[in-house]
Amino acid sequence: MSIMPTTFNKIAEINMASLVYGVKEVRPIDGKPKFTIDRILGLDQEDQHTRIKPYRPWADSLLAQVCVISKSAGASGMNYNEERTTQLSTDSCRQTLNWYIGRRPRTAFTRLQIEILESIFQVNYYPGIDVREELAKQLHLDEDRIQIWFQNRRAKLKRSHRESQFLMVKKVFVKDD
Amino acid sequence: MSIMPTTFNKIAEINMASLVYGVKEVRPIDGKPKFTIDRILGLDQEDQHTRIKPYRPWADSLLAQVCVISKSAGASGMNYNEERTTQLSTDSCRQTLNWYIGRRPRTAFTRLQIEILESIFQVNYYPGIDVREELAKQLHLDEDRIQIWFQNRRAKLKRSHRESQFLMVKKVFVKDD
DNA sequence: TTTTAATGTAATCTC
DNA sequence: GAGATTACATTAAT
Repeated sequence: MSIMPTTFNKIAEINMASLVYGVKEVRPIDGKPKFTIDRILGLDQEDQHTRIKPYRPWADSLLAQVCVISKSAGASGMNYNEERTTQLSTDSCRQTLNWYIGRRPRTAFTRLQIEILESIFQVNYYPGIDVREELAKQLHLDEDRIQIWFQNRRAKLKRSHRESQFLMVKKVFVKDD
Repeated sequence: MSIMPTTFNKIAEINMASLVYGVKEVRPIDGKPKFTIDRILGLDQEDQHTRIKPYRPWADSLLAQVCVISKSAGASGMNYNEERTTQLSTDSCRQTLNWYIGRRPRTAFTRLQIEILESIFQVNYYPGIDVREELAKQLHLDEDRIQIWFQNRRAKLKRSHRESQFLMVKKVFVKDD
C-alpha cells in the first residue's frame, strides 16, 4: 500500500522541497514532527504562483468593512470608489486579510438549533438538499452549515460505534463480563 | 446496548447493523415530492439490502481475519462465540460487513509522491495508461491511485478556475480596473 | 482538556 | 472521465 520512506527518500524529499514548488496539506503516514527544517524555513509551503486561492466568501464582507474604514480614515484625494477599488484589487491586501481571517469563523449553534438538527438526525442521517434547505430556512443558517453539521455528526456517530464495537470485541475475547 | 447471544438471527443482524454501524449509505432519489414524511424520515429510499454489492477487494482480507479470529475463539458447543462465527460466515453478514467496512482506506501520499504527481500534472492533465503505469512503478503506488489522483486533481483545477472567474466577474461589477 | 466546526482531499457513485 | 457527493484525517476554536 504505502511506502515506508527510507532515509534516502527522506533526504531526497527535503532536497526536492527546496527546489520544487511545495504542496500544501500533505499528511504523512507517520507522525509529523512539529518542527522540521522545511517547516522552520517555510520551505514546505506552497509556492505563491501555484497556490489556488481558497474560496472564502465570508471574508468578503469583512474585507469590505476594512476598506470602508480605510477610506474614512484616509485623507487622500481619491473618492470612495477609487480607493475601495484599489484596496479590493490589491492581492496583497486580500492575502493579508486571509492570513488573519483564515478559516470561517466557528459557528456557534444555539441549543434550539442543535436540538432540531439532532431530532432530524435521529430519523435521517442523510437529509437531501431539499431538507437541508428547509432546515436552513427554519433555523436561519446557511445550508452549508447544515451540510457540514450532518457530516460531522455522522463522523461522530461512527466514532462512537467503533468504540462500542471495540468494547464488544474485547468482551468476547477477555470473557470478563 | 446489549445484544443477547441467542438473538443472532437474521433480524437481529439487521438490527445490530443499524445499531452498531448506524449508517445508511443511501442517497436521495430525484424526482420525488419535496417534503413528505417519508422523505424526511428517509423511508422512501432504497433498501440497503437490495443494492448491488460493491466491489471492495480490500475488505475481503479484513473480513477473513475477522472470521478466522472468531472461529479460533469459538470453543465447543453452541456458545456465544460459535453463533457469532456462524453469523459472520453467512453471506448476508458478509454483505453487510462489506458494505459497512466501506471504502478503501484513504491513501496518504508522501510529499515526494505529490510533488512528482504535481510536476507531471503541470505538463499533462491526462496522462495515458503508460505514463500512469510508469508513475505507479516509480512511486510504489497502484495505478488506480494514480488515476484517481489525476481525476481529483483535474476537478480541483476546475474548481479553482470557477472560483477565480467568479471573483473576476465580481470585480468587474464592483469596478473595472 | 474535550468537543466539534471547518478544511482539504481520497474515494465513491451516477451519468 | 466529469460532476457531485461522501468519508476520513486533521486543524483549530471553544
